[in-house]
Amino acid sequence: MSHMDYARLMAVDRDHVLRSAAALLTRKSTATMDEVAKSAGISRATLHRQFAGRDALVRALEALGIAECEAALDAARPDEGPASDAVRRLVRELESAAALLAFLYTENQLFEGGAQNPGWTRIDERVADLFKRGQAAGEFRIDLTPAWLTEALYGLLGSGAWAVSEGRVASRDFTFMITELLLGGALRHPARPREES
Amino acid sequence: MSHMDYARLMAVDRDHVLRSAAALLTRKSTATMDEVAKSAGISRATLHRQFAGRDALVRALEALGIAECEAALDAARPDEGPASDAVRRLVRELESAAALLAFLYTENQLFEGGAQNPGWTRIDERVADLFKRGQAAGEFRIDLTPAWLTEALYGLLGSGAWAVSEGRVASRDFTFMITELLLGGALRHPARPREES
DNA sequence: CCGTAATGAGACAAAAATGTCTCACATGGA
DNA sequence: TCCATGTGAGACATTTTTGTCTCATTACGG
Repeated sequence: MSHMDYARLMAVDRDHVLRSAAALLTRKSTATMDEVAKSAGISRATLHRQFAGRDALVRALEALGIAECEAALDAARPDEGPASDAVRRLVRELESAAALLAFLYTENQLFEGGAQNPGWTRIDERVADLFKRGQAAGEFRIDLTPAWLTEALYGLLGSGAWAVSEGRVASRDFTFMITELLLGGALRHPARPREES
Repeated sequence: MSHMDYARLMAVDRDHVLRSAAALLTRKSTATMDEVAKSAGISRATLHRQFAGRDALVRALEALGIAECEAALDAARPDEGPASDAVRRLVRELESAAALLAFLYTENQLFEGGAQNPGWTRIDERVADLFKRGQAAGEFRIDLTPAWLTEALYGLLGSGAWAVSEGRVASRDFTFMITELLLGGALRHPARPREES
């Protein structure tokens, strides 16, 4: 096995371990390293070889979450076309990372040591900028701040991921539910064609 | 000190401890009993006298959360007047319990032992019934299920509590932000008087 | 002033989790 | 086949957390 192949395989395993860990820790935040290892189908020794400890594991999860958010933002082209369409694209791109984000969102341990990872700041900015753009274009209402809309998006992503995992809503409705509630709200709006009977 | 007075004072202390614990555990889900005790300003011994262990503490938090939700639902009179007004009342009543709910919402450890507390089922039903009523009255759109609206409400409550605690939004805007986003969404709706310039 | 009762501080052992190590085994390339 | 490398299983000591205990102190009512 060459060095390159070795590095690639390690990366694949590492990603799988991280996703399993995220899925488990989202359900049980106090899970032990042994439980994390078992959930990923590996031994505690191997887990410990890849991540020095629980802290390193959480940091790696954070890095993965940041990377996925950045990738989703890039793929969603937040600066193109109507802001509402960009929001829809963004939610769709974030769907696969929603469970991971739900975990990281509640893992405030992350910036306990002073300041949070600057990656989140940047992501928050990019999302908030999208809402700002929508407000400037007259698409979005201006009495809800971009910061709040950003937080609300995170919260709804978490709720959506949770609702899907609990079987309360169908998986394929994920994007629809979140974007429709975030953009249109629960009220009927007769003036909008979408809600016309 | 009479028995009655004693019982009353214990209840007060107990409530304070529970709220401190909720505030801490929301920020750091892996906090130890010692940290919980310190955050409540009591010794570990006293904490252990009131709650046999970590599990008992979490159960007590759950019971408190259920009681607060039931009380909020009662106070909000979900069956009176327009459903949207009832939602506003409900969010306002739930504000003080939002941090606690945010913790319990992510503490899936609660129904790990088989089934979740029936109290939550009942609360979910009451909230969902409110949204159903709004749909039946033509107030709410019918393409978002009551179950999803209920989950979304929980998620937004959590995001709101978080945003306020982080200073991202003003505390007095809590109810407004949540109800406006939940009911009206981010889009401008020219037909609605509220958004007319 | 005197008891009652709860508390805080701390000692202590038991339990749980962690970090580190060895070793046998399997896998895949040379 | 032989070797290199990663892995799982498990032993082991260390650390952390927990549960239980005692005892001095404080607060409050009689």
